[in-house]
Amino acid sequence: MSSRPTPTIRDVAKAAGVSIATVSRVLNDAARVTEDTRDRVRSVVDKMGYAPHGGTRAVVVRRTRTLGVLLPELYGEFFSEFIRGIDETAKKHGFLTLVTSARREANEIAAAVSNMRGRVDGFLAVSPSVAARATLAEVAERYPTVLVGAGSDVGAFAALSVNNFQGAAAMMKHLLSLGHRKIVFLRGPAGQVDASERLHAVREVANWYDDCELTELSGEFRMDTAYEVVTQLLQSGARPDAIFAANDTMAVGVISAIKDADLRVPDDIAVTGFDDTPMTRYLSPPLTTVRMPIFSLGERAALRLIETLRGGGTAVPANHEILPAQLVIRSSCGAAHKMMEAAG
Amino acid sequence: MSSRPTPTIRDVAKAAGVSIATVSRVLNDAARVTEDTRDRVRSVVDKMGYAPHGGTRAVVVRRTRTLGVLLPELYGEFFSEFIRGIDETAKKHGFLTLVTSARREANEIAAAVSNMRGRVDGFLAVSPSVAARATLAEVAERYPTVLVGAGSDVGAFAALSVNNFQGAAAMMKHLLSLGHRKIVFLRGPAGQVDASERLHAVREVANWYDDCELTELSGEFRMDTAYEVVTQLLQSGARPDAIFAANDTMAVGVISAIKDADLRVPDDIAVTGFDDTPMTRYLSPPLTTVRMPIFSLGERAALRLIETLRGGGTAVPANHEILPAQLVIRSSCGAAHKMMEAAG
DNA sequence: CTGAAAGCGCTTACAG
DNA sequence: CTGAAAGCGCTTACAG
Repeated sequence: MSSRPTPTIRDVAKAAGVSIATVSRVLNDAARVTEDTRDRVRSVVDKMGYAPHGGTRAVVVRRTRTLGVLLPELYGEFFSEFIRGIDETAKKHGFLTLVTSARREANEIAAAVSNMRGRVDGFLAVSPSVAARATLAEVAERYPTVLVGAGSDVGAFAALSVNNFQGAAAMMKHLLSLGHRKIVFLRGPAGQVDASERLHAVREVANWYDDCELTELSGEFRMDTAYEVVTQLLQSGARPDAIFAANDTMAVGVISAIKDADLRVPDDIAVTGFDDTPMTRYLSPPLTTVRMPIFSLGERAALRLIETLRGGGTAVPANHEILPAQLVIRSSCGAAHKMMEAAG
Repeated sequence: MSSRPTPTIRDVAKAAGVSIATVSRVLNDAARVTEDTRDRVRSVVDKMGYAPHGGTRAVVVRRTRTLGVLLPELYGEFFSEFIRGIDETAKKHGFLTLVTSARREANEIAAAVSNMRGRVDGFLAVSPSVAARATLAEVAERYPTVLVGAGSDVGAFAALSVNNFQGAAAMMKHLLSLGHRKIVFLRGPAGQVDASERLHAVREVANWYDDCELTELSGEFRMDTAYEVVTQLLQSGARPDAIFAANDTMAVGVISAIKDADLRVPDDIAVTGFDDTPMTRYLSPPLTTVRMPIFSLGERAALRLIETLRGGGTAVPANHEILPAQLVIRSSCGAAHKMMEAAG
């Protein structure tokens, strides 16, 4: 369709009868320009639908005004919420967002980063696993970077994460305060940062109680795996007081498995999750879970990066910011039945 | 941190004792280079961690090898699935993905597009509303673009969408074949393309049956709105045979509302949804719905754009590709009870 | 096979 | 206030 090529700054200058320097100036509000010439240039720009070439601009001014986002995977509501937080913040400050989902392997992350060089001013890097941390640390050494969800021992880097430990601990305390003692913890994938932090918290709290009987099962953060694992557990005759799923997705599978075994939630077995995805309050029964401030996570990460970029900084100040997770008590834990108060 | 600035092609050339032209050649496999010099250059590149500046490259070769994605909003699993389809395809072909969520307004879309000029080779534009169609059409006139979900009458543009009409019609026929006659259709937002196509299909099929009693209610595609609307409906004493929610999110709210009114699904009221989001099969009862091939939507859109880009084309061949939606029968519609066969 | 040079589309001192 | 010119970091004919 587009027969005529996109106009360049030279075309605009010619049509407006000025130099390209002047065009550049009115476009960037760079220096004093007569109202007269400015108007003339502006009208030509509008007429031709001229927009400066982003690539060129980046070469000259050495800034791209775009944020590179390195993602491990793109599944579920978690990531769309996270990207939304980033993108809305970026847009507000005149930045664009360049997203790429690198896989877990170090070389793929490196490839993505090198691909993005000259196209982004800095990175928002979500850690897919403890294993990838070293690669991400290298990125952070070379470019302004905020490490997201990289775990507790990120060293001297700018980092941001949600307090998985505190959230999972609060949930365990809550279950114990309700009188549950035989607790099954359905954990996430080994090596995954969030999953392992939640696991550690659960173990620690369980240890405080002599009579707490903790069983750990792996559900891989997947609905179907969770369903199968719990179905098997129940078929084996086990009857725990409560099943704490390390994420909401698994909790859905758990509830389904319990019902299919003709048992009731929470009367026979209490169930809780983690994440507070939008659907959880509409499950039956509504799910007791831990709220992850995912939008804020994206928002804060973007904001910190943008602030150091604005200041011309070469690295984001090393500081590990930890956003609090919040216990959300609904009825799947049995709290409504036993009428206990929330143990934050 | 990064005290020394990122190396440029000049640094590499100097260190390897060759000209920058040669460095460029080995990096791009552009022309015959002695194995000897190639090796020397390669090792310097590795040592310095050199990566060519993407912006500059784009200026010279007039290609960026990146796809621009224009999104209306970023909510829920729908978009992460869609972006995943795009990004995996893009990566496979050596492209990057530049994502931006423009709002609904025409000027915001225009701003995003002009921002992306020189940074992307073409666009994947998701239509947020019938209103935005004109703006998107302008984009498609100037740049290689695939319009996604833009409705049926997109004119002479490259377009891709899911067959909402056929999907919604199949669901209506299915409900009617099960003997349901008093049907409530909980529709989506006015002006939203998917929503209006589903609505039209429902109306048309309902018209074919003299005894079909169709009631339309608006649920705005939201869980909470759906819950409220249905709660009010039931409180008013209405007892429809079935409630067809125009998306799964609303179906969750509907089921919740019915249960809270002490009624059973599907025994008292059948419920169906649309989209087949991952959680639907784990609802109780498992949801009968229509499967949207979202990942494929992203994949196909990316592929078509990449193909024309590869060929050096200036516009994606005008062709409206429509992916089929598929009826997924589970038990929330009452099919399991009445033992009827699926009406595709 | 390899280098010197022109040029991509911009911005920004430097003059005037 | 405005223009001519240098330069950003690369690629690609053009010679040799």
